[in-house]
Amino acid sequence: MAKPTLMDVAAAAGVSYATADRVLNRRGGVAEKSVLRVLAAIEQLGYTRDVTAANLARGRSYNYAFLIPAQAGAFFGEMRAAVKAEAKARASQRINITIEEVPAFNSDGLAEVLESCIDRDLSGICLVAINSPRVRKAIQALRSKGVFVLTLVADTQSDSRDAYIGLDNLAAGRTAGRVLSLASRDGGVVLPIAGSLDAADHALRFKGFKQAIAFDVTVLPVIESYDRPENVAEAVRSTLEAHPNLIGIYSIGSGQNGLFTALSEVQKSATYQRPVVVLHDLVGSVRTALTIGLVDAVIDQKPDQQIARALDAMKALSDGETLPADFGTIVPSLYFQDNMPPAPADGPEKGPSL
Amino acid sequence: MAKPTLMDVAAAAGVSYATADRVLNRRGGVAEKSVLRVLAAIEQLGYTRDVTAANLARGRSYNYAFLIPAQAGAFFGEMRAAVKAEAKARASQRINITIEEVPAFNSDGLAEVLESCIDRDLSGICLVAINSPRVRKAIQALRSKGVFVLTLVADTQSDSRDAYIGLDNLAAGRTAGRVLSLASRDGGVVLPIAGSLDAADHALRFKGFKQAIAFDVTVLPVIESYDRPENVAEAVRSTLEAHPNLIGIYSIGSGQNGLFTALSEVQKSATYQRPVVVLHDLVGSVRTALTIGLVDAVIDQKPDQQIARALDAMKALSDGETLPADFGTIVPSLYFQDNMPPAPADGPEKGPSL
DNA sequence: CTCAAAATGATAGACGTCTATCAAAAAATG
DNA sequence: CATTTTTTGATAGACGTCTATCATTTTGAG
Repeated sequence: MAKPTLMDVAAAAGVSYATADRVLNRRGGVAEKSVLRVLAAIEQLGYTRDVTAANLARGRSYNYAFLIPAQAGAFFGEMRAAVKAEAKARASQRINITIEEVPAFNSDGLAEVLESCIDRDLSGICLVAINSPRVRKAIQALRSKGVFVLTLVADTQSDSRDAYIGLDNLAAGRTAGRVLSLASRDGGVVLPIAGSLDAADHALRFKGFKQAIAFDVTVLPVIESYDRPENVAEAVRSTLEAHPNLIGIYSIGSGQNGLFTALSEVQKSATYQRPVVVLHDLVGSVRTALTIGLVDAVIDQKPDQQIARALDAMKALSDGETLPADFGTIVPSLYFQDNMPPAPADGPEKGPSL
Repeated sequence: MAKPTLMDVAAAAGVSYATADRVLNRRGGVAEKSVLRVLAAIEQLGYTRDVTAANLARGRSYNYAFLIPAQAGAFFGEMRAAVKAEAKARASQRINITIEEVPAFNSDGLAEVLESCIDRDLSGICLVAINSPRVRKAIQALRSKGVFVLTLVADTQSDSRDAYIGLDNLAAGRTAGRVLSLASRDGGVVLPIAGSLDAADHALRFKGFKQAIAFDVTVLPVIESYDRPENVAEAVRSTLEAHPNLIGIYSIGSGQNGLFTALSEVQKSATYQRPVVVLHDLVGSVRTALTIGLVDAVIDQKPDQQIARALDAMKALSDGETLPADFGTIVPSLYFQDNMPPAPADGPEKGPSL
C-alpha cells in the first residue's frame, strides 16, 4: 500500500539492494537476466524513485542564474520581480536562483556576464539573448561544461541553446488583427505602430497582424517609432486628421508613452470617435490605461508564467528529461479591462514556515 | 557559501542542535533569550529549512483525492486528464493523487464518496461542490479531521471549505459582453443563451455580460436551453428570422451541439451574415468549431491550470501556509482561432527518469 | 577442473531533518 | 544552601537514496 522503496523492488526481484541500485542508476556490471527482473519488479510495483531523497543523498542542488537586462522599462522589472518570487518559493526545494543584472542592449556586457558564469557551478542559465559572436561563444563554452542555456523573450539560433521560452509573436499579431477586424465589421482604416521592423519580434507580430486582418480593412503603412514617444504622438495626431474614419490602432512595440498622451488628447476632443487600441504587455501604465478605458485590449506575454516555465524547463533538463516540442511557446493572452489578472503583489513577505 | 543547515544555525547561535531544533519546530521549553538568538541566526544566515529532507524524515507524504463527476461531458474529461498528468509529474515528490469518480448531478452520490474518504488518511480533497445538507456534513466531518477541502469549478458556502478554485464568472460574462460590444460598434441585437439562470454560475456570467455590453446594443431575453440541443437550434433559427440584424450570440452554458448545427445551417445559407459567436470552454468540439471559423471567440477556464493551482493550494495549506486572498480566482482566458493553446496531449508516456 | 573474470551481496557512511531519550547544567524556589 | 524546575546538550535511529568498498558467489574460458 505504501509507496514502494528500492528495497521493496530488490526483494520483489529476488536480488540485493546493491543490484537493484546498479540497475536503477545504470552502473553496469549486472547480468542481463537480473536487469530484466529488476525492471519487471519496478514495473509491477509501480516504483518511482523518491527524487527528493535522491537529491538529498547526492548533495545535489540546482543552481540557476537569470540574466535580466537592467532596463528601466517596466517589463523587465516585472520579470525580475517574478524571478524573485519564484526564487523564494523554491528555496526550500534545493533550488537556488540568482539574478544578474546585465546592461541593456549591450552584447558585450551580456557576454561578459556570461563569461563570468563559467566557473560558478551552475546547472542552468537563462538569458534574454542578443546575437553576437562573443555571446554565442560564451554560450557554447557554458554548454560544453554541461550548463543548460535557455533564452527568454528573445532568441538566438535554435541550435545554440537548449530551449527558448517566449511569446508566439505570430499568434500575438494575429490576435491583434482579429480584435481590430472584429471591431470594424464594415471595413475601415487601421494604423500599426512598431518600434522598428528590423526587430524580429516586431516584424513577426506585424506579419501575423496582416494575416488575420479582415480583407475589407485598410492597413496603413507602419509607423516606426524607434521608441521615441514624440514620434508616436505625432503619428497618431496626423493620422487621425488624414483619416477621420480611423477604426483601430495596433501598437506593436513598447513605446507607449507617446501613444497615451495622443490618445488622451483624442479622448478630450469630441471630434473623433476614439479608435480601438490594441497594444502589448500588461505592465503598470498599460494596466492603468486599460482600466480607465484609454485603450481597449492588451496582448500579454505573461512574464511570470514565462519564468515559471523556464524554471520547470531547466529542472526537467537537469533531471535528464526531454522537453516536449512546444514547451517554450507562450500563447499570447488577451486582456480587456474585464478580465485583467490581479496586479502582481510584490513581496507580501510571508514569514518562515513552521 | 553553501546553503546553511540547521547545524550551522545552531553553531552561529551558540546553542546545540537540539535547542535550535526546539525553536524551529516550536517544541517549547526554551529560554526566551535562546529563542531570540536562534531566530537571529536564522535571519542572519538566511536559513530555510530543507523541506524535502524534513518530509523524508517525517515519513510524510501528501495524499490528495480529486472527486471528478463521471459526466460524459468533455470538460470533466479534460479535468480528469489534467489530474492524471499532474499526478504523474508529482509522483516523485511524495505527492500521491487519486481520482474518484462521482456520479454527476447527484448530491447523495457525492456525499457517499466523501463519507468513504473519512478514514483514508488524506491530507486534502478536491471536489466539484453540490449543495446539500449531507454533502456539507460530510465536508465538515472531513475538515474536523484536519483534511483540507477545496471546491473546484462549483463552490459551496465559503465558510465550509478551505478554498475555492474556480472561474471568475462575472469577469467571464463581462469579457463576452466586451467582445460583442466591440463587434457591434453601431448598435445591434445580441442573443444570450444559457443552460438555466437558476445555476449560479450562469446567472453570474449573464450579469457580467449585461454590465459590459455597450449601451446601444439590444440584449434579447435569455434563452434557457436546459441543456437540450434542440432547444438551442430552434431558438437560434427563430431569432435569426425575427432579427436579421442579429450581431452576436453569447452561449453562456455548455449545450453547444444544438448551437453548432444551427450555426452551420446559417453558414450555408447566404441569407444572413453570421453573427459573432462567443461561448465557453475550449474542449475538443469547440476547438474544432473555432478552428473552422464556425464560432469566433471562446472563454476558457483553463482546467489544467485549475487543477495545478488546486494542488499548489493544498500543498501550501498542508505546509501551514496561508493562501493569498484571490488565490483561487481563475481569470477567464479569451481565445480566438489565432491564439489557441495547443491541445492537451494526453499521455506521451515518458519513460522512467534515470 | 582451474583460474580469472564477471556478477552479486552485504554493509557503512553520508545527505538534512525529525523524534525521542537521557544526562548535565543552569535557574528559580523555598 | 538544598531542592525542584527549567533549560540545555549530546546523541542515536530513522527516512530513502547514493556511493563506495570488500567479500563472496557464479560464470565462462581454457
